[in-house]
Amino acid sequence: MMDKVYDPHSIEKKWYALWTEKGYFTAGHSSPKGYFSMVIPPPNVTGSLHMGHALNNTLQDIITRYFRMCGFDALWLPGTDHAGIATQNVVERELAKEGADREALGREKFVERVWQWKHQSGGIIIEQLKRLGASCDWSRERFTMDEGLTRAVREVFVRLFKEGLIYQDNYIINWCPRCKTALSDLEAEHEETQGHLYYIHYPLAEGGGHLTVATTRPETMLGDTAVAVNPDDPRYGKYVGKEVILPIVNKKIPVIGDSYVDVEFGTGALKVTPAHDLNDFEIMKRHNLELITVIDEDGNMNENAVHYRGTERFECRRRIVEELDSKGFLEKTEPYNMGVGKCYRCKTVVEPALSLQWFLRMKPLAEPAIEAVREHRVRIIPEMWEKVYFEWMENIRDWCISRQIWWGHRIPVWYCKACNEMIVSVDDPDSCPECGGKDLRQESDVLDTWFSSGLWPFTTLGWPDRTDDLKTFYPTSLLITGFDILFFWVARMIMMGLKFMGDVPFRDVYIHALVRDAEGKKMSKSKGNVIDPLIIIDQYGTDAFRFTLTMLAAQGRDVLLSEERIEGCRNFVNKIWNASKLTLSFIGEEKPSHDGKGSAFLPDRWIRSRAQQVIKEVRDSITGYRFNEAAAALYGFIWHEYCDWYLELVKPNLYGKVDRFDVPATRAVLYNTLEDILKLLHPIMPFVTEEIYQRTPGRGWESIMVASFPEVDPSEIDDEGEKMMETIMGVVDIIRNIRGETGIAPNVRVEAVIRANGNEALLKDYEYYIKELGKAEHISFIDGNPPEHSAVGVFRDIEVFVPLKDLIDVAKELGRIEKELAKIDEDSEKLMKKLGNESFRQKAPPDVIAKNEAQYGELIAKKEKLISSKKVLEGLSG
RNA sequence: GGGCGAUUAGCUCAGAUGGUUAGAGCGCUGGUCUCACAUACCAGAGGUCGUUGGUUCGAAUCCAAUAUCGCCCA
Repeated sequence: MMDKVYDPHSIEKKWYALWTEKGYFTAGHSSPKGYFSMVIPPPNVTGSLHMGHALNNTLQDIITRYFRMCGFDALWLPGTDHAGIATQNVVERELAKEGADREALGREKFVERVWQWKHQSGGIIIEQLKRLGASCDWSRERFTMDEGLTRAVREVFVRLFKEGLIYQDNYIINWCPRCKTALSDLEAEHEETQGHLYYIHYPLAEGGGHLTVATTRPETMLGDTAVAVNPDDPRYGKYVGKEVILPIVNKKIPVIGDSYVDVEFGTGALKVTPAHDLNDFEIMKRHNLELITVIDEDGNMNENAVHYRGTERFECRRRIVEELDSKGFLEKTEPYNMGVGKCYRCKTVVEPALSLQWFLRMKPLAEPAIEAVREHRVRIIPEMWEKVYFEWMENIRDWCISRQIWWGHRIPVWYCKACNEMIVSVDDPDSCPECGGKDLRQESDVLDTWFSSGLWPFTTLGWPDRTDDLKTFYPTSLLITGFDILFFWVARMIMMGLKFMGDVPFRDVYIHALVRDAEGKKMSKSKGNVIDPLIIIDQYGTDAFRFTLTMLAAQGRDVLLSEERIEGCRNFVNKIWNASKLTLSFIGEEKPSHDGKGSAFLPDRWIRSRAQQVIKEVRDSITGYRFNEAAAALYGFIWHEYCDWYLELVKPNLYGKVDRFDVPATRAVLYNTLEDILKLLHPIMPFVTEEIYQRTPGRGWESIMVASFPEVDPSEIDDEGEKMMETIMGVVDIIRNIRGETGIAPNVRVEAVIRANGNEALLKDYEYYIKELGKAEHISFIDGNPPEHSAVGVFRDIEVFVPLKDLIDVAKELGRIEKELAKIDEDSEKLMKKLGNESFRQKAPPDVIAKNEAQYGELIAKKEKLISSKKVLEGLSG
């Protein structure tokens, strides 16, 4: 027997284990329907499941389970990302606790230690994904640093290098002084910060006077090698070619003219620090200026910083401002909001610094990738993100791919110590091809983690080998991810896929929003508003949690999660549980032999017809990535149609109160509808649906996850049946409404008098059910005058009177009618206006006109009926 | 500074290609422990769809301007 309340805990592990054991997650290569494939956005090995993952993977699981049930070879390929900087940081912290550091350990030992960490505690998130119910093909799980992927990364590097797309150069990059590595532009997050704009005097070398420059980073002035003005600036044009004296350093630097300088900004005179600012660096190249580095890789001032040598950069800023002030060089200080770049890993302010790094030339790779999206060979959904993609891709800059850390794909470049030859090779060389020297030193830098992630859709399938998986599953069908990694990852995969596979990596990209808290705030540890998915799963069960996320995952909207919402969905799961319990008890021990078609019982026809509509909606919604619509359609159908109406309507038959109808047919309808409900729901709620499915007699598959997804059966679509059912429901609604509004106690049975205007046969046929649902003692049908002292309601042609004898409050009932009449007047007036409009009649499509006319007619008829009832009541009161 | 998005019931949100009497969940109000479910049932209140113009026979939906909020890039 099924419990009164659904308990998720006892069953989730059991079914997941069964699915794994049976190998249901493993994709084959043989379906005549074709394939559906998708790679997971690989979570960091260091990661643990947060709400973003939960949403992302729930959606992926829904679509995978859907296509699998539809009979496709469905591959959802999982794996994790080595997360260079993040993982290195974790292990370094561990070392620190032991009083050690990586320098002392040495590179080789350190990397070994990271691997050890990875084997022991990495990949917790994989276990957590399993608790979410993710039906990933674990037999194909990959890691960005496993052997195959490492070889692929080297292959890619070598090819790009040989084509001249990878080059090494001295350039201004974002340097994180804490992580002690270069970062790409994307990895420096710009943050608006309250700072100051300092106005500093640079005295003219000759003739007295000074130029005033404005800067937000005065400490960099120690590395200034020029002052630039706009040559067209009437204020300063005359100074071009002159010299100024750099305060503190006390040396002459030139004043140069460069049209880059914005006349409007600050004073219109720009201090030029080529070693610590990208734009200044460009100016330097144009004017052949000197280049002086003043900040070292730890973020301290270096030997060029005169008496500030060794001072931390921000401390130096404070002190230099004091010194300038005391010596009269500081004109003024203004508060200023400036964009400051911060390391996306550790939030340290990054320093623009000149450095020798490896770069990937992006323009040639970006062009075909832009085309692919423009021609919709890759569809980005919602479409709005296309614009964002184009915006970035069209202004793309070369990608700094080298990192000065130890954990990652070491750049496959070697240098011969004897002849300085650079060797770029997939396999480790053992001698120099130039001089035969054996003493080779490998490049110490590793690649940006995103470099290997960018190859994920094909390297995970076995590239560079031409594997069966690659042949079957590439291009993948879909990628589901958050917008935060559109540039980091999605764009780069498109570029790399086109470059190395000659085809797009995926046909569709579905971009979902961020999960936020109930107030719309981003969840973060520091705000303390984080909801831990695993705690939610423990509390409410995986299915309720997944359903909540699905229901809230509207395209282009953030997901605002609150426990209240989850509770509501938990109740829905419980509703399904109980409805199934009742349904199964009605069905009995055997699978019905009847097919359920052609039942004479109207609710049977109705629920089957409604089910077809829902099947269509769910299929369309899922394939259109409108997951919330699928969830809403199921919620409404199951709760408000199947439970509230259908189950109530079949009770009299199944409990033997009515024996006019063919019970085996109804049992079959119950069976078929429950099965449809479970299957339709399964992609969203895998566990509870399996648990119930396993309790259904004579089920066709050993697990619901390999059962076939419901298809619309046109023979069960029954518009007439639906219309008739609506009539019955309409009459019941009127009786219930009158009861509710007039405050009749639930246990009091009422009388109902119906003037059916041609619907007698139908209503008489279902009189018993109307009485049951409307709590009516007796129903009579009349043609003539309605009974006195009655409340009235109208549905289409049908008038329903509920005589209330002395209980009726005439004034109250009149008020009720007035209210309804007012509404009718308002609506009918609008319609009349519309229908009276000549242009409407000429230009609107005929079906719209007909529909409006019918509506109008209906309203007028209803109005007349209500007015006549009103008169009767008025006579009574008067 | 450039770009993108949002604004619909008390709250959180649905409303694909313009034609609904504008929906849901939660909350609220009133009534029920009715033999699947009180994690439930029945009934109800609540919105001139941010503002102003425009296109159209017809606009929550399309266009423009404006206000407020949010995000991305510099």
